[in-house]
Amino acid sequence: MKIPVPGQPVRGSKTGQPIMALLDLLGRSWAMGIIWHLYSGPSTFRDLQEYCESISPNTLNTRLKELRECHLITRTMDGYSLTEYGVELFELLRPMGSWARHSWAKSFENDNQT
Amino acid sequence: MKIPVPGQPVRGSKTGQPIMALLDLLGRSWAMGIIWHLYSGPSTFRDLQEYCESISPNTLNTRLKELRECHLITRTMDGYSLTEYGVELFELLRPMGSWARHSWAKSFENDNQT
DNA sequence: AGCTTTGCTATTAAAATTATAGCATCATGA
DNA sequence: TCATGATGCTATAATTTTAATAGCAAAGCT
Repeated sequence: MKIPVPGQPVRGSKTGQPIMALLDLLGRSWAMGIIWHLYSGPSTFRDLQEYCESISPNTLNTRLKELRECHLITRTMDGYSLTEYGVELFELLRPMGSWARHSWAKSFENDNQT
Repeated sequence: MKIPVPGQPVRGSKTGQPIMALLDLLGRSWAMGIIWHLYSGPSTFRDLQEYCESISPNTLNTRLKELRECHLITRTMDGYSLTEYGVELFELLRPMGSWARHSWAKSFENDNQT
């Protein structure tokens, strides 16, 4: 799968608008989950595999490569880890956690209606 | 594809933590793109098809169903439109636009090094 | 030297996505 | 009233992603 880079054609934008490149990148399976997880600290490949219960090593490796080429994660002696950019992005993602829990999840409470 | 609902097992969480359900939902092709686009106003099915250059009607329809069941979009007389929740979510997504443009995209400028 | 952990590759199967054609419904206008 | 066009899809088949599983090479104990 082609790695989405700002300035190059990506899913959703022929001119590669940065936001579209980002949405393309993050809209791949496990991409956001990996970032979410790494915020709590560096992880080895096997740790990530375990965390992402159903990911295959191929997909994990592909995703890690993409995120590395896009400067969001890097390899350290402790394993994979967020870069400065990765942390910035996580901080934009973080509010989604409380919103999901406190606002969005509530909207499902009455779903068993007629 | 199973629709991710908070409280039910989803990709990344057997107990269905809301954030994991949300990341599962948004990590599907075009999901965030659709939300991003609809913020600028309601769109017909065909409009969305055109906007998402390479989406197939099957996928678009699947995605629309998912987003509807998850209360993020709804159908109005003007076409598909964000719900209150959809708007809230967009507002969490929005900062990613300027971050992608002003911060992240810059990180690619020196990529043609050795 | 053996055993374990780690990061991955290889292979195959299943699932998601695309590409394309086209249908049924509705509104408009001649 | 009949054609015309727009709309919201469905059907089908091809292609691409992802998952599932096995296992190997390198490195680090003991």
